Amino acid sequence: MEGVGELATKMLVIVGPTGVGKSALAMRLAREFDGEIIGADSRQIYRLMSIGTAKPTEADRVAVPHHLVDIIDPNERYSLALFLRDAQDAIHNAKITPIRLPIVVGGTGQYVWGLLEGWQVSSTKPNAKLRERLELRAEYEGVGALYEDLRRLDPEVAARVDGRNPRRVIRALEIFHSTGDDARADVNRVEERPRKIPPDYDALILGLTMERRALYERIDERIDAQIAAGWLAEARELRERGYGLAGSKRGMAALSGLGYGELMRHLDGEMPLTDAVQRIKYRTHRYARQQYAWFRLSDERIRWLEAPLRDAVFTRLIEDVREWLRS
RNA sequence: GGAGGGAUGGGAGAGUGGCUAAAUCCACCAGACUGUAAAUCUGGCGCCCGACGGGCUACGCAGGUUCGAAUCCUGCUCCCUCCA
Repeated sequence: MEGVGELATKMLVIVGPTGVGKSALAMRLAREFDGEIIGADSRQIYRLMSIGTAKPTEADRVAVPHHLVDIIDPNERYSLALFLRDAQDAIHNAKITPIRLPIVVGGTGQYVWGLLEGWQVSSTKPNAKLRERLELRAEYEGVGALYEDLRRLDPEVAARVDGRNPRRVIRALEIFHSTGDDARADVNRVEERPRKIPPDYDALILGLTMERRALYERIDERIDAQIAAGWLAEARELRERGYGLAGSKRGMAALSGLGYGELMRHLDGEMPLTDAVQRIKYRTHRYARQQYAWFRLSDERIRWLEAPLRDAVFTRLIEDVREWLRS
Protein backbone atom coordinates (compact mmCIF):
# COMPACT_ATOMS: atom_id res chain seq x y z
CA MET A 1 0.00 0.00 0.00
CA GLU A 2 2.94 2.25 0.55
CA GLY A 3 4.28 1.60 -2.90
CA VAL A 4 1.09 2.63 -4.53
CA GLY A 5 1.13 5.88 -2.63
CA GLU A 6 4.56 6.70 -3.87
CA LEU A 7 3.72 6.05 -7.48
CA ALA A 8 0.38 7.76 -7.54
CA THR A 9 0.13 11.18 -9.05
CA LYS A 10 -0.83 13.67 -6.43
CA MET A 11 -3.28 16.33 -7.39
CA LEU A 12 -5.76 18.72 -5.91
CA VAL A 13 -9.33 18.82 -7.08
CA ILE A 14 -11.81 21.57 -6.31
CA VAL A 15 -15.49 20.99 -6.88
CA GLY A 16 -18.77 22.62 -5.95
CA PRO A 17 -21.68 24.52 -7.45
CA THR A 18 -21.32 27.48 -9.72
CA GLY A 19 -20.47 30.73 -8.04
CA VAL A 20 -19.15 29.47 -4.72
CA GLY A 21 -15.62 30.62 -5.39
CA LYS A 22 -13.82 27.57 -6.74
CA SER A 23 -11.57 29.59 -9.03
CA ALA A 24 -10.49 31.97 -6.30
CA LEU A 25 -9.58 29.10 -4.01
CA ALA A 26 -7.74 27.42 -6.84
CA MET A 27 -5.65 30.53 -7.36
CA ARG A 28 -4.72 30.79 -3.72
CA LEU A 29 -3.71 27.17 -3.58
CA ALA A 30 -1.85 27.38 -6.86
CA ARG A 31 0.20 30.25 -5.54
CA GLU A 32 0.85 28.47 -2.29
CA PHE A 33 1.94 25.18 -3.81
CA ASP A 34 3.26 26.15 -7.21
CA GLY A 35 0.36 24.62 -9.03
CA GLU A 36 -1.15 24.53 -12.48
CA ILE A 37 -4.85 24.85 -12.91
CA ILE A 38 -6.73 22.42 -15.09
CA GLY A 39 -10.25 23.44 -15.89
CA ALA A 40 -12.98 20.83 -15.67
CA ASP A 41 -15.54 23.18 -17.06
CA SER A 42 -17.49 22.44 -20.18
CA ARG A 43 -18.04 26.11 -21.05
CA GLN A 44 -14.79 27.86 -20.33
CA ILE A 45 -13.27 25.88 -23.16
CA TYR A 46 -14.82 28.24 -25.68
CA ARG A 47 -12.95 31.23 -26.94
CA LEU A 48 -14.85 34.51 -27.16
CA MET A 49 -17.08 33.47 -24.31
CA SER A 50 -15.42 34.85 -21.23
CA ILE A 51 -17.68 37.09 -19.22
CA GLY A 52 -20.61 34.72 -19.34
CA THR A 53 -18.59 31.70 -18.35
CA ALA A 54 -16.79 33.55 -15.57
CA LYS A 55 -13.41 32.59 -16.91
CA PRO A 56 -10.28 33.20 -14.89
CA THR A 57 -8.99 36.71 -15.47
CA GLU A 58 -6.06 37.54 -17.68
CA ALA A 59 -4.02 38.44 -14.63
CA ASP A 60 -4.73 35.08 -13.03
CA ARG A 61 -3.80 33.28 -16.18
CA VAL A 62 -0.52 35.10 -16.38
CA ALA A 63 0.24 34.38 -12.75
CA VAL A 64 -0.66 30.70 -12.88
CA PRO A 65 -0.71 28.38 -15.90
CA HIS A 66 -4.25 27.39 -16.83
CA HIS A 67 -5.22 24.46 -19.02
CA LEU A 68 -8.39 23.57 -20.87
CA VAL A 69 -9.58 27.14 -21.04
CA ASP A 70 -10.01 28.85 -24.41
CA ILE A 71 -9.18 25.78 -26.40
CA ILE A 72 -11.83 25.74 -29.12
CA ASP A 73 -14.06 28.08 -31.11
CA PRO A 74 -17.76 28.31 -30.31
CA ASN A 75 -18.76 26.36 -33.39
CA GLU A 76 -16.54 23.42 -32.54
CA ARG A 77 -17.65 20.47 -30.52
CA TYR A 78 -16.16 19.00 -27.42
CA SER A 79 -17.05 16.06 -25.24
CA LEU A 80 -16.25 13.94 -22.25
CA ALA A 81 -13.87 11.76 -24.22
CA LEU A 82 -11.90 14.75 -25.43
CA PHE A 83 -11.79 16.21 -21.96
CA LEU A 84 -10.49 12.96 -20.54
CA ARG A 85 -7.69 12.91 -23.09
CA ASP A 86 -6.80 16.57 -22.62
CA ALA A 87 -6.99 16.55 -18.85
CA GLN A 88 -4.85 13.44 -18.59
CA ASP A 89 -2.28 15.07 -20.83
CA ALA A 90 -2.29 18.23 -18.80
CA ILE A 91 -1.87 16.35 -15.55
CA HIS A 92 0.91 14.30 -17.04
CA ASN A 93 2.70 17.38 -18.33
CA ALA A 94 2.49 19.13 -15.02
CA LYS A 95 4.56 16.35 -13.58
CA ILE A 96 7.49 16.74 -15.94
CA THR A 97 10.06 19.46 -16.47
CA PRO A 98 9.22 22.05 -13.88
CA ILE A 99 7.21 19.82 -11.61
CA ARG A 100 3.99 21.43 -10.58
CA LEU A 101 0.96 20.41 -8.61
CA PRO A 102 -2.06 19.80 -10.85
CA ILE A 103 -5.16 21.49 -9.52
CA VAL A 104 -8.28 20.34 -11.27
CA VAL A 105 -11.06 22.82 -10.74
CA GLY A 106 -14.48 22.80 -12.23
CA GLY A 107 -18.17 22.32 -11.87
CA THR A 108 -18.76 19.81 -14.61
CA GLY A 109 -19.43 16.71 -12.57
CA GLN A 110 -19.31 14.32 -15.45
CA TYR A 111 -15.84 15.51 -16.40
CA VAL A 112 -14.52 15.46 -12.87
CA TRP A 113 -15.66 11.96 -11.99
CA GLY A 114 -14.91 10.65 -15.44
CA LEU A 115 -11.35 11.71 -14.86
CA LEU A 116 -10.99 10.65 -11.26
CA GLU A 117 -12.76 7.32 -11.63
CA GLY A 118 -11.23 6.50 -14.97
CA TRP A 119 -14.39 6.08 -17.00
CA GLN A 120 -13.93 4.05 -20.14
CA VAL A 121 -15.81 5.81 -22.86
CA SER A 122 -16.93 4.27 -26.12
CA SER A 123 -14.59 5.17 -28.93
CA THR A 124 -17.48 5.76 -31.28
CA LYS A 125 -17.25 9.36 -32.31
CA PRO A 126 -20.24 11.61 -32.61
CA ASN A 127 -21.88 11.41 -35.99
CA ALA A 128 -23.43 14.81 -36.55
CA LYS A 129 -25.38 13.82 -39.62
CA LEU A 130 -26.88 10.79 -38.00
CA ARG A 131 -27.73 12.73 -34.88
CA GLU A 132 -29.47 15.41 -36.85
CA ARG A 133 -31.48 12.86 -38.72
CA LEU A 134 -32.47 10.98 -35.59
CA GLU A 135 -33.29 14.14 -33.70
CA LEU A 136 -35.63 15.14 -36.48
CA ARG A 137 -37.28 11.76 -36.36
CA ALA A 138 -37.60 11.93 -32.61
CA GLU A 139 -39.34 15.23 -33.01
CA TYR A 140 -41.84 13.97 -35.54
CA GLU A 141 -42.44 10.43 -34.42
CA GLY A 142 -41.46 10.74 -30.79
CA VAL A 143 -38.57 9.20 -28.91
CA GLY A 144 -40.63 6.07 -28.59
CA ALA A 145 -40.12 5.27 -32.25
CA LEU A 146 -36.36 5.53 -31.92
CA TYR A 147 -36.39 3.49 -28.77
CA GLU A 148 -38.38 0.79 -30.55
CA ASP A 149 -35.65 0.62 -33.16
CA LEU A 150 -33.03 0.27 -30.50
CA ARG A 151 -34.94 -2.50 -28.80
CA ARG A 152 -35.24 -4.35 -32.03
CA LEU A 153 -31.61 -3.86 -32.97
CA ASP A 154 -30.00 -4.34 -29.59
CA PRO A 155 -32.30 -5.37 -26.76
CA GLU A 156 -29.49 -5.65 -24.27
CA VAL A 157 -28.36 -2.09 -24.71
CA ALA A 158 -31.93 -0.88 -24.89
CA ALA A 159 -32.62 -2.39 -21.51
CA ARG A 160 -30.11 -0.11 -19.87
CA VAL A 161 -30.84 3.05 -21.76
CA ASP A 162 -33.43 5.58 -20.66
CA GLY A 163 -35.91 5.21 -23.49
CA ARG A 164 -37.49 8.56 -22.76
CA ASN A 165 -34.29 10.52 -23.15
CA PRO A 166 -33.68 11.32 -26.82
CA ARG A 167 -30.00 12.08 -26.30
CA ARG A 168 -29.34 8.69 -24.76
CA VAL A 169 -31.34 6.72 -27.26
CA ILE A 170 -29.67 8.50 -30.14
CA ARG A 171 -26.21 7.90 -28.75
CA ALA A 172 -26.98 4.21 -28.35
CA LEU A 173 -28.15 4.00 -31.93
CA GLU A 174 -25.11 5.93 -33.01
CA ILE A 175 -22.84 3.37 -31.40
CA PHE A 176 -24.83 0.54 -32.88
CA HIS A 177 -24.73 1.89 -36.40
CA SER A 178 -21.09 2.82 -36.27
CA THR A 179 -20.16 -0.81 -36.21
CA GLY A 180 -22.53 -2.24 -38.72
CA ASP A 181 -25.22 -4.77 -38.12
CA ASP A 182 -23.05 -7.26 -36.38
CA ALA A 183 -23.34 -5.66 -32.98
CA ARG A 184 -22.10 -8.82 -31.32
CA ALA A 185 -18.60 -8.11 -32.48
CA ASP A 186 -18.67 -4.49 -31.45
CA VAL A 187 -16.02 -3.81 -28.90
CA ASN A 188 -17.56 -0.42 -28.41
CA ARG A 189 -20.72 -1.72 -26.97
CA VAL A 190 -21.09 -0.27 -23.58
CA GLU A 191 -21.48 -3.44 -21.63
CA GLU A 192 -18.57 -5.22 -23.21
CA ARG A 193 -15.94 -2.87 -21.88
CA PRO A 194 -14.90 -2.36 -18.31
CA ARG A 195 -16.95 0.57 -17.09
CA LYS A 196 -14.05 2.17 -15.35
CA ILE A 197 -10.38 1.62 -14.73
CA PRO A 198 -9.23 3.57 -11.67
CA PRO A 199 -6.33 5.79 -12.67
CA ASP A 200 -3.22 6.09 -10.60
CA TYR A 201 -4.12 9.38 -9.01
CA ASP A 202 -3.89 10.39 -5.42
CA ALA A 203 -6.41 13.17 -5.41
CA LEU A 204 -7.31 15.38 -2.52
CA ILE A 205 -10.81 16.50 -3.34
CA LEU A 206 -11.98 19.76 -1.88
CA GLY A 207 -15.61 20.80 -2.08
CA LEU A 208 -16.89 24.31 -1.58
CA THR A 209 -20.47 24.66 -0.46
CA MET A 210 -22.86 27.25 0.80
CA GLU A 211 -26.31 27.40 2.27
CA ARG A 212 -28.82 27.28 -0.58
CA ARG A 213 -30.44 30.67 -0.15
CA ALA A 214 -27.13 32.43 0.18
CA LEU A 215 -25.84 30.63 -2.88
CA TYR A 216 -28.78 31.82 -4.95
CA GLU A 217 -28.20 35.36 -3.81
CA ARG A 218 -24.58 35.16 -4.64
CA ILE A 219 -25.35 33.72 -8.06
CA ASP A 220 -27.79 36.52 -8.77
CA GLU A 221 -25.30 39.13 -7.74
CA ARG A 222 -22.66 37.61 -9.92
CA ILE A 223 -24.97 37.59 -12.92
CA ASP A 224 -25.78 41.26 -12.38
CA ALA A 225 -22.08 41.93 -12.22
CA GLN A 226 -21.47 39.99 -15.41
CA ILE A 227 -24.11 42.03 -17.18
CA ALA A 228 -22.54 45.20 -15.84
CA ALA A 229 -19.19 43.96 -17.10
CA GLY A 230 -20.44 43.76 -20.66
CA TRP A 231 -21.88 40.30 -21.08
CA LEU A 232 -24.49 41.61 -23.46
CA ALA A 233 -21.85 43.18 -25.68
CA GLU A 234 -19.99 39.89 -25.65
CA ALA A 235 -23.10 38.10 -26.83
CA ARG A 236 -23.61 40.67 -29.56
CA GLU A 237 -19.99 40.29 -30.64
CA LEU A 238 -20.38 36.53 -30.80
CA ARG A 239 -23.44 36.85 -32.94
CA GLU A 240 -21.77 39.28 -35.28
CA ARG A 241 -18.96 36.85 -35.81
CA GLY A 242 -21.47 34.32 -36.99
CA TYR A 243 -21.82 32.33 -33.83
CA GLY A 244 -25.48 33.10 -33.42
CA LEU A 245 -28.75 31.38 -32.84
CA ALA A 246 -29.59 31.37 -36.53
CA GLY A 247 -30.26 28.12 -38.30
CA SER A 248 -30.99 25.04 -36.30
CA LYS A 249 -33.44 25.77 -33.55
CA ARG A 250 -31.03 25.06 -30.75
CA GLY A 251 -27.91 26.47 -32.27
CA MET A 252 -24.42 25.22 -31.54
CA ALA A 253 -23.46 23.49 -28.33
CA ALA A 254 -21.61 26.53 -27.06
CA LEU A 255 -24.81 28.52 -27.05
CA SER A 256 -26.69 25.94 -25.03
CA GLY A 257 -24.82 27.23 -22.03
CA LEU A 258 -26.36 29.59 -19.56
CA GLY A 259 -27.13 33.06 -20.72
CA TYR A 260 -25.85 33.51 -24.22
CA GLY A 261 -29.00 32.17 -25.80
CA GLU A 262 -31.19 34.35 -23.61
CA LEU A 263 -29.13 37.44 -24.32
CA MET A 264 -29.20 36.83 -28.04
CA ARG A 265 -32.92 36.42 -27.97
CA HIS A 266 -33.14 39.72 -26.19
CA LEU A 267 -30.96 41.24 -28.89
CA ASP A 268 -33.40 39.85 -31.42
CA GLY A 269 -36.14 41.74 -29.65
CA GLU A 270 -37.85 38.67 -28.29
CA MET A 271 -37.79 39.77 -24.69
CA PRO A 272 -36.76 42.66 -22.48
CA LEU A 273 -33.36 42.49 -20.87
CA THR A 274 -34.77 42.18 -17.38
CA ASP A 275 -36.67 39.06 -18.40
CA ALA A 276 -33.63 37.57 -20.03
CA VAL A 277 -31.56 38.24 -16.92
CA GLN A 278 -34.19 36.73 -14.63
CA ARG A 279 -34.31 33.64 -16.78
CA ILE A 280 -30.56 33.34 -16.59
CA LYS A 281 -30.69 33.57 -12.82
CA TYR A 282 -33.32 30.87 -12.52
CA ARG A 283 -31.53 28.55 -14.91
CA THR A 284 -28.34 29.06 -12.98
CA HIS A 285 -30.08 28.17 -9.72
CA ARG A 286 -31.25 24.98 -11.34
CA TYR A 287 -27.77 24.28 -12.62
CA ALA A 288 -26.33 24.70 -9.15
CA ARG A 289 -28.89 22.23 -7.83
CA GLN A 290 -27.94 19.74 -10.51
CA GLN A 291 -24.32 20.08 -9.55
CA TYR A 292 -25.13 18.88 -6.07
CA ALA A 293 -26.30 15.66 -7.65
CA TRP A 294 -22.73 15.10 -8.83
CA PHE A 295 -21.06 16.54 -5.78
CA ARG A 296 -22.97 15.25 -2.80
CA LEU A 297 -22.46 16.62 0.63
CA SER A 298 -22.58 13.03 1.82
CA ASP A 299 -19.77 11.92 -0.52
CA GLU A 300 -16.95 10.78 1.72
CA ARG A 301 -14.37 11.36 -0.95
CA ILE A 302 -14.94 15.08 -0.79
CA ARG A 303 -13.64 17.28 1.97
CA TRP A 304 -16.31 19.94 2.19
CA LEU A 305 -15.62 23.50 3.22
CA GLU A 306 -18.11 26.24 4.00
CA ALA A 307 -17.91 28.74 1.18
CA PRO A 308 -16.86 32.17 2.27
CA LEU A 309 -13.68 30.50 3.47
CA ARG A 310 -12.62 31.91 6.80
CA ASP A 311 -8.96 32.73 7.23
CA ALA A 312 -8.49 30.23 9.99
CA VAL A 313 -9.97 27.51 7.85
CA PHE A 314 -7.77 28.44 4.94
CA THR A 315 -4.68 28.43 7.09
CA ARG A 316 -5.58 25.04 8.43
CA LEU A 317 -6.22 23.82 4.89
CA ILE A 318 -2.79 24.95 3.77
CA GLU A 319 -1.21 23.00 6.59
CA ASP A 320 -3.19 19.90 5.80
CA VAL A 321 -2.37 20.05 2.14
CA ARG A 322 1.28 20.52 2.91
CA GLU A 323 1.26 17.47 5.10
CA TRP A 324 -0.66 15.48 2.51
CA LEU A 325 1.93 16.39 -0.11
CA ARG A 326 4.68 15.05 2.11
CA SER A 327 2.96 11.78 2.86
C1' G B 1 -71.86 59.32 -11.54
C1' G B 2 -72.69 55.55 -15.74
C1' A B 3 -71.25 50.92 -18.72
C1' G B 4 -68.42 46.74 -18.96
C1' G B 5 -64.39 43.18 -17.45
C1' G B 6 -61.97 40.63 -13.55
C1' A B 7 -60.63 38.35 -8.66
C1' U B 8 -58.02 30.55 -9.07
C1' G B 9 -52.59 27.05 -5.53
C1' G B 10 -45.41 30.84 -4.22
C1' G B 11 -45.88 33.51 -9.49
C1' A B 12 -48.12 33.52 -14.54
C1' G B 13 -52.42 31.26 -16.34
C1' A B 14 -56.41 27.24 -17.91
C1' G B 15 -60.96 25.54 -16.16
C1' U B 16 -67.14 27.70 -16.40
C1' G B 17 -72.29 22.18 -12.33
C1' G B 18 -69.87 16.15 -10.94
C1' C B 19 -64.35 12.84 -14.65
C1' U B 20 -60.93 18.94 -10.19
C1' A B 21 -56.44 19.16 -4.90
C1' A B 22 -57.84 21.86 -9.76
C1' A B 23 -54.39 21.64 -17.14
C1' U B 24 -49.90 24.07 -18.51
C1' C B 25 -45.55 26.98 -17.68
C1' C B 26 -42.21 29.17 -14.04
C1' A B 27 -40.18 28.95 -9.17
C1' C B 28 -38.82 25.33 -5.58
C1' C B 29 -37.27 20.11 -3.92
C1' A B 30 -35.34 15.33 -5.34
C1' G B 31 -33.20 11.70 -8.83
C1' A B 32 -30.70 9.77 -13.46
C1' C B 33 -26.41 10.57 -16.15
C1' U B 34 -19.85 6.79 -19.55
C1' G B 35 -17.98 11.36 -26.78
C1' U B 36 -23.88 17.30 -27.03
C1' A B 37 -23.41 17.49 -19.79
C1' A B 38 -24.27 25.16 -18.09
C1' A B 39 -26.82 19.56 -22.20
C1' U B 40 -30.72 15.86 -21.96
C1' C B 41 -34.24 13.07 -19.17
C1' U B 42 -37.35 11.53 -14.74
C1' G B 43 -40.21 12.15 -10.15
C1' G B 44 -42.33 15.40 -6.32
C1' C B 45 -44.61 19.95 -5.13
C1' G B 46 -52.21 22.28 0.08
C1' C B 47 -52.28 19.79 5.09
C1' C B 48 -52.72 15.14 7.88
C1' C B 49 -52.88 9.75 8.48
C1' G B 50 -49.77 2.99 9.47
C1' A B 51 -49.65 6.77 3.13
C1' C B 52 -50.78 1.50 -4.42
C1' G B 53 -56.01 3.85 0.39
C1' G B 54 -58.34 7.43 3.50
C1' G B 55 -59.42 12.17 6.11
C1' C B 56 -59.39 17.52 6.29
C1' U B 57 -59.04 22.42 4.23
C1' A B 58 -59.11 24.88 -0.63
C1' C B 59 -60.48 28.76 -6.28
C1' G B 60 -61.62 37.43 -2.97
C1' C B 61 -65.55 37.59 1.49
C1' A B 62 -70.63 36.31 3.22
C1' G B 63 -74.97 33.90 2.11
C1' G B 64 -78.14 31.01 -1.32
C1' U B 65 -79.72 27.32 -5.38
C1' U B 66 -78.52 22.05 -6.12
C1' C B 67 -78.02 15.13 -4.58
C1' G B 68 -73.41 17.85 -5.95
C1' A B 69 -70.34 24.55 -7.18
C1' A B 70 -63.97 27.14 -8.57
C1' U B 71 -68.03 26.81 -12.01
C1' C B 72 -75.22 29.15 -11.21
C1' C B 73 -77.85 33.31 -8.03
C1' U B 74 -77.64 37.56 -4.28
C1' G B 75 -74.95 41.04 -1.42
C1' C B 76 -70.18 42.98 -0.02
C1' U B 77 -64.82 44.20 -0.80
C1' C B 78 -60.95 45.17 -4.08
C1' C B 79 -58.81 45.73 -9.14
C1' C B 80 -58.94 47.07 -14.49
C1' U B 81 -61.03 49.36 -19.03
C1' C B 82 -64.32 52.72 -21.32
C1' C B 83 -68.06 56.76 -21.03
C1' A B 84 -69.08 61.28 -17.96
